[in-house]
Amino acid sequence: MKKLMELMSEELSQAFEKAGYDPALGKVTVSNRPDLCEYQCNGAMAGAKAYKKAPFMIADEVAANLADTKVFSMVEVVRPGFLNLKISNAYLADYLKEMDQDEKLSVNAAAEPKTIMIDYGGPNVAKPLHVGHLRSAIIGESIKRIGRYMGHKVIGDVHLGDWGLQMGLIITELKLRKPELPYFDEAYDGEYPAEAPFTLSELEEIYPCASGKSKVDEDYKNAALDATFQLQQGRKGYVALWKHILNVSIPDLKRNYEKLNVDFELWKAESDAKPYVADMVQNMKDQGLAYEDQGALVVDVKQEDDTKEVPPCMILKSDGASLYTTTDLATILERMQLFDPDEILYVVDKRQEMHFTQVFRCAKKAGIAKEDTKLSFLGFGTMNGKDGKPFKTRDGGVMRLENLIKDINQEMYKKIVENRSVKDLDAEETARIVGLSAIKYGDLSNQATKDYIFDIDRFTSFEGNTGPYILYTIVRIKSILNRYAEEGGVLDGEILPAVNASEKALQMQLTGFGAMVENAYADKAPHKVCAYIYEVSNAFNSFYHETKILSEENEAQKKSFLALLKLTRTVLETCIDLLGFSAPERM
RNA sequence: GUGCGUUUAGCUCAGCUGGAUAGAGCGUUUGGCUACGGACCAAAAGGUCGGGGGUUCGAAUCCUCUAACGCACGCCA
Repeated sequence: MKKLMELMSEELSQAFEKAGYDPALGKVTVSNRPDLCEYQCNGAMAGAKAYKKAPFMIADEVAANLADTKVFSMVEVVRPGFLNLKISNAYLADYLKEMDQDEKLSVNAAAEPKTIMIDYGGPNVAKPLHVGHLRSAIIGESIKRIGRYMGHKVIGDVHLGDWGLQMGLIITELKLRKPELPYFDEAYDGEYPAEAPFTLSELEEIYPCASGKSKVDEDYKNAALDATFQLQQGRKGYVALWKHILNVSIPDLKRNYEKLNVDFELWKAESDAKPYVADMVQNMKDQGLAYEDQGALVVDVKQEDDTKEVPPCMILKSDGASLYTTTDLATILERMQLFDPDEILYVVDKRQEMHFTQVFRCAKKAGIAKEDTKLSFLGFGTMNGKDGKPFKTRDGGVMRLENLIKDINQEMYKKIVENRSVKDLDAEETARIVGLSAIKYGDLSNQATKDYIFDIDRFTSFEGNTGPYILYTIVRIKSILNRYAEEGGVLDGEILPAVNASEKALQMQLTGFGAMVENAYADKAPHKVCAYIYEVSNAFNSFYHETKILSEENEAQKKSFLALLKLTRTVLETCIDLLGFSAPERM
């Protein structure tokens, strides 16, 4: 279905063409002077030079060709050459009726659905999720949903970090603490215990301990590097330990992601790429791409047009162990073989951009990814505290995601109970729903690529541009619609031409949904969805305030208002679903 | 050092890809509750768009120089 803006532009383009000008000049945009008009076209000014004519003369000719238009109720030429437009109320109402019938609310699903893989997890096993994992999960999930709404096949992969040095560190520390365990005895050839030799909380303590030691103790670090290598070589006891680590960690990770309303189709891990590594490396050698440099195996990836030094992509460390780039490359290979995606998108901290530049170039060069497979990188900024520095707990430690969510929910619970006269047994559940909207909206309303300040007080506020405000608006609409239903009303009316300015403003806002979604997808920019629903919410609340809905005496008019409410609710709920949260029934 | 990014109201952020008087929210000030949910609405004040130069009818937006801050630059992930 065509967008309203396209329809208006077509109308203008015809008028331009009829007057002998380039139809491309007929592009219509939302007015930036709402006091003067609703929409505008600046094509007359853009074309003035090419046609060597005063802009207002061109505009006059175009306006004359629009004398009997059904689309606009006003076409006005204003110096120096603006074409100021107002849309016809009847035309607008008709458009909304059509949009209401459209399954995708005017969004054009992709003609050729693409298979897109999104890598947006990346947590390490053995380490609890912390705030650093929040953005990736939230942004990735939203982009996945937007992509699906656009009709694409989108596959999310958590892609666990389970194959690097962190594994070696844990094994080393464990060996130090419990050397008697059979996992460390190379001569042992019996069955290993089914039970892990550690609990989740022990595991969570072991890693930071080991990581700390390795930074000050050279021998310890070397032991960990060796353990990493041996694990990768398939040493039985270590593999058994590694499995224990996964089994203890993964259920906890799943639980935490579930709390965020984030879910992955694939729970793949770095280690899954292992079977592909040897052949891949051999292949790169055979192609003459990989060569030894300072003991390590590298592939040159610099290009002539580089403005900076791009170091070679390291495939194997000098001790022969694989590293981040190795598994990333092998993972691309695995993904190509299993899913043959059109695009692989990484939603990762922007500080890793160089790494992915290298990996992508290497993957293309070595033919791991096809020429037309899009490898893309969406780097997001850091989540900072109110002081502008990376977000920490009060005592300066890393904030666990679990605790952050708990804090938000508590804050939310407090506010809900405060603002409520009647007791509500669902208050805790409601606090969870609203709390999640606070976190996600707070994050997503900022441009992904920028750093942003995480401010609990601001995000949990019901006022201003926040998740709770959006939910409040939705709940308010639901409440009115429910009351109408309780009174025996049936929602079978159709949207009539607007009767007042605030209603028309709301209607115009709603028509922007399709273009917004397509734009948000193209730019991978969930913040555009946020900006949009905030505007819709404002427009609705303003309309609501000025218009008596249920007490409207004209039955057809009342039903029209209710139909508009219903469409508003649908649009808002669709949008928050794209953002990855939902609205409660009451709050 | 090289490269990338950021800089817009007191604070937090938009700015639809070059258009009219640069927009929101918070905070401040003011007005509106016998309303379908006032957790709302309406209004005011608040800006040399980091700075200089350039491109053109027209620049927060494009080019150039410059400053401050952040980040990345081979065996971590």
